[in-house]
Amino acid sequence: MEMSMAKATDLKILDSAENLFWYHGHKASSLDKIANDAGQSKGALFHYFRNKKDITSQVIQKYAHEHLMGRMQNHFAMTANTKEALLSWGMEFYQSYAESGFKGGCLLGNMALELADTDEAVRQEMAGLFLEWENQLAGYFKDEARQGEVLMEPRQFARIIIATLQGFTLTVKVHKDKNRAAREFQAYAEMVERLIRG
Amino acid sequence: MEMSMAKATDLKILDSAENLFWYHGHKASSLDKIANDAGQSKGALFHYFRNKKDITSQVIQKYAHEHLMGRMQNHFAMTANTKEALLSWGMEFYQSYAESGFKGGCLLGNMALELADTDEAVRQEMAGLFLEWENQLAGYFKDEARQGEVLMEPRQFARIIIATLQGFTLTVKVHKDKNRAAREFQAYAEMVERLIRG
DNA sequence: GATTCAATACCGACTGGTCGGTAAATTGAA
DNA sequence: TTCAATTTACCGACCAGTCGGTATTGAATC
Repeated sequence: MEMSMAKATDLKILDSAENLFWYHGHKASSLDKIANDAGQSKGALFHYFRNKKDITSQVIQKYAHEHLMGRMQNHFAMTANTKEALLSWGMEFYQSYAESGFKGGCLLGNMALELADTDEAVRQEMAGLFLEWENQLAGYFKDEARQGEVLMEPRQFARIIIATLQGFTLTVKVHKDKNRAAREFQAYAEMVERLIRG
Repeated sequence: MEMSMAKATDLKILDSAENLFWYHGHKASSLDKIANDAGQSKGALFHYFRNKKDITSQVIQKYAHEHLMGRMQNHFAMTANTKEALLSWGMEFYQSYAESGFKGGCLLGNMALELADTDEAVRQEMAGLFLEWENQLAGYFKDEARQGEVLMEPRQFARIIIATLQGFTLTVKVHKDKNRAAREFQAYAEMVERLIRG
């Protein structure tokens, strides 16, 4: 047995990049700052990564699988009730968002708006991740073992859920008001309520 | 009678800035490029505007009132049927989006994600515009002269409409696929269908 | 002593913004 | 009506600073 091993240099850099991208955007996060915040030098950064795009790609992959699909999976594994899962998932998202003072939001959504029109390679990668997310969510809705019948075609409903989550994340970020955010979460809940039977 | 007067310099600059912000983002649009695309010099730009924030503020005001509230108003003025108005409005949005190759999207949404966390003054201005938009939309839903009963509290439904529009704009921008976009618009339509009676 | 890891110095392109100055339009009084 | 006085409109070189990326060098490990 060892003591918790110090995090490897490349992982420190990825973490630093993830946080900077998340809270300050892609263009606003310079490589100097990424290296600095990780406690590493620029030379170390370019030793482990080819360029900024390389870092960008690894960050969005990690984020999408950990924060988006991973967390979602947790809530759907916790209960067989579809409605319940959607609400507790949304609730967790809302709460951690509130704790950060409604800063950051969804890294993938942020990067999508910032880069989709200017970097075709990143756009395709993000499109793949969004599709993967949608597939996984639609899978839950198709699962007949689950309770709560979705009143729409599963894939269409998955698109609605993802779009409204992204949309509310955006509006909440603009208003940065706790009471208002709670009401917006409630609107999401009411919508889910009306689109699932049982 | 005169021939159409040449557009004033400051308006040319604002138009150029709007297009650049819309399609390439705020940070990516340098003042040099804004002036250049307007066919004006940087000196002229600083003659009419104090700084980049000044331009930014005027652009988002113009965009929000013309493109968001103005267009919406057109569709609600065209028909007394709430459901119909929401669908034709969404349809127009989808079509003009498709014509641009799903680039740009909603300038206000883009700027919101890019700037809300880093520029408090701009954030407040955008929050005001989003609120104005929501108020106007909720006003239609409250109007008992209109046909089609909204199954939720008017303001909550307005929030859902705005959030889903923003959300779909984002996902469509990432996928840039015409067939997919049509299906996403259809999902929006189905949702509206289920949240309005009659 | 070769390879890997990491620190630093540096490069050219670009950023928002300033500044000295010129050209054109507007005013006002003779 | 003219012509000087003043304001407005506009130009483009320039500044200090930042950007992504490279080249060079030093240290650790096998």
